[in-house]
Amino acid sequence: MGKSETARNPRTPKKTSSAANAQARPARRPAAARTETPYHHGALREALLKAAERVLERDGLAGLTLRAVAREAGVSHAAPTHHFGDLTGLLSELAAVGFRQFNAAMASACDAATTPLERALARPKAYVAYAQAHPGMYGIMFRTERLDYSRPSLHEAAEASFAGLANAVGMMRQEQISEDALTLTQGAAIARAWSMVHGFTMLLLDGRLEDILDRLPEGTTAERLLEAMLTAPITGKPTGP
Amino acid sequence: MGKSETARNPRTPKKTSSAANAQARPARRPAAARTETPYHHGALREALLKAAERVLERDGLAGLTLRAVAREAGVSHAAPTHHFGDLTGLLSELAAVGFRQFNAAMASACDAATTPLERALARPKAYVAYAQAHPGMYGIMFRTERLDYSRPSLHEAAEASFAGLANAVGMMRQEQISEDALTLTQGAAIARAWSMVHGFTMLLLDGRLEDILDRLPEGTTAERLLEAMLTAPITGKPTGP
DNA sequence: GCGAAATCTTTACACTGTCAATATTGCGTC
DNA sequence: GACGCAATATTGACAGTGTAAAGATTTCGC
Repeated sequence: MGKSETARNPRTPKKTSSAANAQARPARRPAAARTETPYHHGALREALLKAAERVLERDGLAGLTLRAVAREAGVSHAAPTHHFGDLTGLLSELAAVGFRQFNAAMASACDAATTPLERALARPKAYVAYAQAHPGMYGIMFRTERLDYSRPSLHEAAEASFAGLANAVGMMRQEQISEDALTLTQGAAIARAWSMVHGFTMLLLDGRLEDILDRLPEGTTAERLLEAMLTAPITGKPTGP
Repeated sequence: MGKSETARNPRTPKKTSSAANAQARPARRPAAARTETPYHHGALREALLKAAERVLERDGLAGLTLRAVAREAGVSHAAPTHHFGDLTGLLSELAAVGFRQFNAAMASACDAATTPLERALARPKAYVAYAQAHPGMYGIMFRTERLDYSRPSLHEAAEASFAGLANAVGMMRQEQISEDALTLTQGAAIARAWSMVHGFTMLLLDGRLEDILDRLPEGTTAERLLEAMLTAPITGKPTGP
């Protein structure tokens, strides 16, 4: 292993709008067919990531294979390997895309909030909403074991996600969260916020909250349950199960 | 990798003491030849589940394949299919075993608790402890998508797990939790407890709490963080990220 | 005892990831 | 301009997987 990922630079000829994924590559026709489907794709890496996203949404996590992505992008089955090294590489880069989408969604939700209550609930709601809108992507990000966090793009995107969370908790507690040291109380607050929302999301996606939702008053949505979970008065006793 | 698949010679083998890895060959059927490895295993289903558990602990979730389990049990590669239908079937039955182990661990932890504080923290701690002691099994139960909850054994075991949780939350709140109806507050309490511990466990197993733990005072363990997370004073504001 | 059903093996096939060996092209350097 | 090399993409191969079908062997109901 250790095939250092080639830093592929965008020399992209003209890219045009044929980036709309030219399917139906009619096999090799080298000299003549230069107008379409050149031997060198030009922006295959990005095309593969987009193809992977489509496959993921269409066929789920189980259908997301290197060869399926290659088929979707209309290239040979071994083409992805050259750009991502192996399946872990592809999944990791795709997870990085997901984290960036996720971070953008969180930021935009925060900006839209006005009242204090809204501001407090905006991020959790956006968190769950993203996962529900992109369950496959969320699965790549948080369910898969095959992620390589030593890849810079993934490490960065995930780190940014964590930083946003820690920062939001700090805001909530109206105190500065240091970069390199935390009190136990601060760490507990961050862990609680993250665990709660992440756990809720996973249980929800796995259908394990159906038992609860079905027993709740008619028409109670998952979002309403989330709200209640985050805002309900605390008994003063430990809240463990 | 060089393992030639047909290592198992045709029947009537003289090697009676193949007890190397197949010591659990009871040959409970009082047939004539009990010393030889009989064509019919006799208790292959249970043997396969135990083999699966060994494979899972040894090679992780990625190594848990139908054929690997068959090899571990010393039978042909298609034998598991007959007992479990397909891979989903095997994983589901194994998850059921896990849920039963899990329920037993939780119950025993509850019994051992004496003081109110201990009683409040016993279940969460046992929850995390089980996951740390059996990460593979926990992954089967909560990470895999391929589970068939229509299988009675799995449905029952998982249901018992949920009932135990709901019951514990009811105890904590000193109120009766009805079987078929919940108030929003009750549902929120259950969802909060479960989400928090489940989310914490997944983040911990995935190494995503390392960032927090590293920034905490020297020598703070995950268990200590869990305690703090569950018992820390509430600010009165919503606790979302 | 005997046929039927259950159990296990063998065989086969379509997939998969990954490697090695090509073919094709782009680009820097004469 | 042409040449050479590296990047890019294809082809082919191989071991491993799940799963289905057909055959072999044993147990069970009658």
